[in-house]
Amino acid sequence: MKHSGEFFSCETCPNKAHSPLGNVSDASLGEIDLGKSCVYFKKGQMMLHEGNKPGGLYCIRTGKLKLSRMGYDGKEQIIRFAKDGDLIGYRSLLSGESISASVTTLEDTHACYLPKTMVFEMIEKNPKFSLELMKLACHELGEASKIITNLAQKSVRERLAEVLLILRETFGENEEGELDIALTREEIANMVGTATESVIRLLSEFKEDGLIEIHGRRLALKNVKELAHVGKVYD
Amino acid sequence: MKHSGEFFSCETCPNKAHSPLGNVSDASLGEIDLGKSCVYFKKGQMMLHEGNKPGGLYCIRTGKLKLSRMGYDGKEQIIRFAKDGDLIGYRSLLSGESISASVTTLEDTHACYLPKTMVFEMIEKNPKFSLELMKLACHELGEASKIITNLAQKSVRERLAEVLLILRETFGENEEGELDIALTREEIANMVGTATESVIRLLSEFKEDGLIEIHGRRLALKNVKELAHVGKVYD
DNA sequence: ATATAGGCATGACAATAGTCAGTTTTTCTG
DNA sequence: CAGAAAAACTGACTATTGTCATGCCTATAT
Repeated sequence: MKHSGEFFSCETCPNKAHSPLGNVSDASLGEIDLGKSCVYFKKGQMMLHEGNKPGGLYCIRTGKLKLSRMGYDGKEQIIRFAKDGDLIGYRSLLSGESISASVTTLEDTHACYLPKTMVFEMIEKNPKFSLELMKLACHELGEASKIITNLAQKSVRERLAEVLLILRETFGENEEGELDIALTREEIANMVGTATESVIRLLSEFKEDGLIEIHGRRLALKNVKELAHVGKVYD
Repeated sequence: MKHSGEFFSCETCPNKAHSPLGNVSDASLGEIDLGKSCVYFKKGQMMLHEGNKPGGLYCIRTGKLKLSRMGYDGKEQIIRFAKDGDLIGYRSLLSGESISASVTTLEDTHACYLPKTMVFEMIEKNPKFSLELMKLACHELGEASKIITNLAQKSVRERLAEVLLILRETFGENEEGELDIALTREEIANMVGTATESVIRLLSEFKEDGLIEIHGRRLALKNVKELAHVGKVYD
């Protein structure tokens, strides 16, 4: 459930250095504190619904999230993930369109909510913030074009290998060397753009080949270099 | 070849109303005229090269272009098209990254080139222009997420039908009811994300079914409604 | 601890899409 | 306009991926 949570100040936010919001002046950070509200979502909750009009944007303090769209036949397509320090909902807010991808928490999440009026005031008054937002949007546009190329040209096997590496990049590994995110096989399939059964079969093959270990829903990448080779990832 | 072309003033640009650049004050338009240069590219020329660093952005006065990336094995993936009034190269300029997609003219093209320093000055001084750029980037990000979902979930047949409709939407039809853009079968395949032979076979099927007519490289859509049905396009 | 629903796994089969080789047609260039 | 080059087309074959059916397993809540 969404809760109006404990108040966290931007000044003391651990993500201050990495987040686009952290890159405004300290005075502005104080202003954000005055206008924002802090919220809490449990795992599995939907923070934003595809098709709705946004009333503001979220800055994630702690948590892991997926952004996904519904395909024409109701099948979920995961577009990307978000984590600590990321901004969520800025796309639709700035373009004035409906929300294009639902946002669902994969783990309990603390976030700060900045209402629309405040965001646009900040854009007016703070060119540095504008530029940060632009940079963010433009960077993600570049990432999207990579994803498009991969989906169009790589095989399912290649895309799966790449997705495993992306998960590692995004969420890192825990002490046991497992990916620090637990997704269902179906969710992995909804990233790769394939059937759940195909993911299951290919993960088994990767295990046979010594590329990964499977501990239930926890996956450990044992040979990153070879996975990159399988996934034809050269960057 | 790229030529330093005849000078065209922004004031009299037929795209003034639709372009993000047209949405700045008239005074600013005069300033753009002072700093920009007008260039001309013949059909088939590459305006921007993937991997390079951009030195500015182009505003298309007249012309038709494709934006494409090279896949890992050298196969081209067409990301999107551009035409009169569109901005080209703003993504890499604003994100500070390398150019992510090459831009090639599909027809002779007149464009205006705005150097980087000028663009950033305009962003500083003109919040309205900033907002327009943000809107543009954010809109395209939404479009990209649609494309991702389609590539991941639709069949080649469905995607081809959709691509034909997108071409109609983007470039319109000539007097004979043909799409006002001549692409090779290979280029169509590089949009759809499939093999050239598959495009050829499916276009023949569409012709058999009375959905299209094929006049060499010129395609005429005869049953848009049914094409939308085949392509599962519901928006 | 145990029930149970959802997730995982596997096999058999079908459908889709890609590859390769060879021919014909169209388009481009001088 | 002719010749060359590129593109379009066709057929046969193969590989990949999806679908459906079925049984087992394991997270999660009571």
